[in-house]
This record gives sequence, structure tokens and C-alpha cells, in this order.
Amino acid sequence: MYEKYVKLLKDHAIKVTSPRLEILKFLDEHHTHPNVEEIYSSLKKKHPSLSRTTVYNSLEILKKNRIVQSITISGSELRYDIQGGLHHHFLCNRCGAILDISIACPNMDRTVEGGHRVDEVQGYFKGICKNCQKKEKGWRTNG
Amino acid sequence: MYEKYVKLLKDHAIKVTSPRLEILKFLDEHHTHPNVEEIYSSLKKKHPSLSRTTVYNSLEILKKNRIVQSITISGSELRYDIQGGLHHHFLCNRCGAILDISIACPNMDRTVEGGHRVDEVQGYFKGICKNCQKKEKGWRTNG
DNA sequence: TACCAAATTGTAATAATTACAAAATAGGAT
DNA sequence: ATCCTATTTTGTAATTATTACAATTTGGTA
Ligand SMILES: [Mn+2]
Ligand SMILES: [Mn+2]
Ligand SMILES: [Zn+2]
Ligand SMILES: [Zn+2]
Repeated sequence: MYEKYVKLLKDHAIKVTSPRLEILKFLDEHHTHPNVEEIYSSLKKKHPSLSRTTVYNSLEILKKNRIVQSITISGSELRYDIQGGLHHHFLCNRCGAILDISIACPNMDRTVEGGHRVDEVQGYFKGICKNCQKKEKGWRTNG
Repeated sequence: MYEKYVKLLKDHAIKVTSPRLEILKFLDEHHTHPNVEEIYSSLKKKHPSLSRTTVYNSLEILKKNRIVQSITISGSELRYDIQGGLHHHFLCNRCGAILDISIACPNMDRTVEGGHRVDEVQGYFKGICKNCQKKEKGWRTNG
């Protein structure tokens, strides 16, 4: 059940703890780019002793080890992503969803730019998602 | 002195007020992508009656009118930019500077992506800036 | 010049994150 | 298997950015 997450932590020489395993599993099973509160309140149900601070701490160490990445697209809170390769993100200003955008981008894997050493690249799009546009138009397809 | 900012506001049918003019001037003269606190504390010196809330409100209406844009690169606070064309940004994790990056990007002026309507595109790079790398190496040029 | 919708101001409330110290525990040594 | 200790977890308090709100002021217009 948790073997792959145990391995992931061991491979990075990070201590294997329940909160870390649970957080990894949650992110692996919810590709919705959740915020800390969403992760915390969801895990809290099955693990009542979990502390919010632990979620912050755990995500921080996972981030340092590049197992997860944080997304600053919303501007008010960090969103987390268990990363599967470089990709861009879209934030819907109507429903709040954050969606993965997989498009070619020559700057995505850049390691140096203008003489600066680049460790991280983030590409953000914001607007109204396909789904919200449909709703807006009342689902009409003709007329 | 303030004519161009007056015109800018009038062109957008926004009321011309002192705080708005001062904020525009400040952003025009400081391309450092300041946060609200920096704008507020700087303007407060010459305009003691200025309220922090007014800075928030003013930036909000300027943003709605696309006169300024907010940058979410830091993750902890919004940074503001009086925009001169689309460009990317670089955040130095050492000195905190946010620098303009002008590189070609096929996605920068995208208006639709994956069926989603795109209103805004942000490209962020994070790492260590050229300057901080020099300092790190102790300015040595030989040996 | 008088009016009023909109803007400004100050303060209080909220939300996200960080600081910190005490208790618990993972993993290596015995 | 037990012990040891550095690391982690936990709970609470503090901090920081932002928003809510009501009273006051003011820009633009008649
Ligand atoms: Mn993603
Ligand atoms: Mn800029
Ligand atoms: Zn949507
Ligand atoms: Zn720097």
C-alpha cells in the first residue's frame, strides 16, 4: 500500500513517518493541487492526531527534496503538486480549479537565463475554464 | 508632472485621486516589483494621511483596468508591476530581487489553451541571480 | 456652489504561515 | 530486544498579508 512512498522517502534519505506517507499518498491520489488546509482536513479524519504544522513541515521537506512542488498561482495560498515532469498550470477565476497544461515550452527546462541560475520554472495561465464557459452559456449547443 | 497619470486614469474612466496618481508615479519610477508595504511606507512619508487600505483598493482598481499587474511569484505577498508589454520574471532566492526577463515565449500572448479562455499569462523563473553568484564566489576573477 | 456616488481612512476581522517548546518517535548503536 | 538521540510531531502563540466594514471625505457633475 505505502511501499512506493516508503521507497521514495528512503531514496531521498528522509525519515519514513506516517504523516509523510499519508501526505504523499494524498497528493498522489488527488491531482487537484490542494492547499495545506485541504490536505490537513482530509487526513485529519483518519489521523486525528495530525497537526497542521506537521503538514507544513512535511511539505517543506518534500519540497526541498523536489518530491513535490509548490504552486504560487493563486496568490493567496500555496498549492501542492506531486510532480510528474515539468508542466504549466491554468487557474480558473470562476470555479477556482487549477488544471495541468501540457504544452511545449522552450523555457520550461531552462537552467540559466540572462546569467541567472534557474532552479525552478513556473508557467501560469489564468482565465475561465472550458467547463465554466459551458455553464455560462447554459449548455446550449444550437440556437 | 502628473499629467501622464491623469491621462491614464481618464482614458480608463477611473476617478483621478491623489493616492492613485502617487501609486502610479511610484510604480513608474520603481521597476522593482514592490509589494504593498513598500509602496505604502514610501508614499506615507510625503502623504501622511495615506491609508494602507487605500493602497490595496487603488492597486485593485488599477489591476481591473489592466494598468498594473500583480505578480504571485513570491508566494507570500503580491508584487506589483506597471506593465510595459508582456514579459517573464525571475525571483532570486538569495537577495529577493524580482527581475524582468524578456525572452521569446510562444505561450505569452495565448488567448485560449486547451479550450480554456486565457486572460493572463505569467512566466516565472526562480534561482540565484547573476549578482548573488558573483558575491558567492568572492568577486575572484583569477586563481 | 451644491450634491452624491465613489473613494479614502482607520480599525477590526480573517486567513495563511511561521516560531517555538514540549512530547513522541525513527532508526542506528549496543 | 533495548537504548539513545537527533529528528519529527504536536499544540499553541505570534506574525504577516489581506479583507471587511462603517464613518468621513472628495471628485466630478449639474
Ligand atoms: Mn500540476
Ligand atoms: Mn516586470
Ligand atoms: Zn472553472
Ligand atoms: Zn540575488
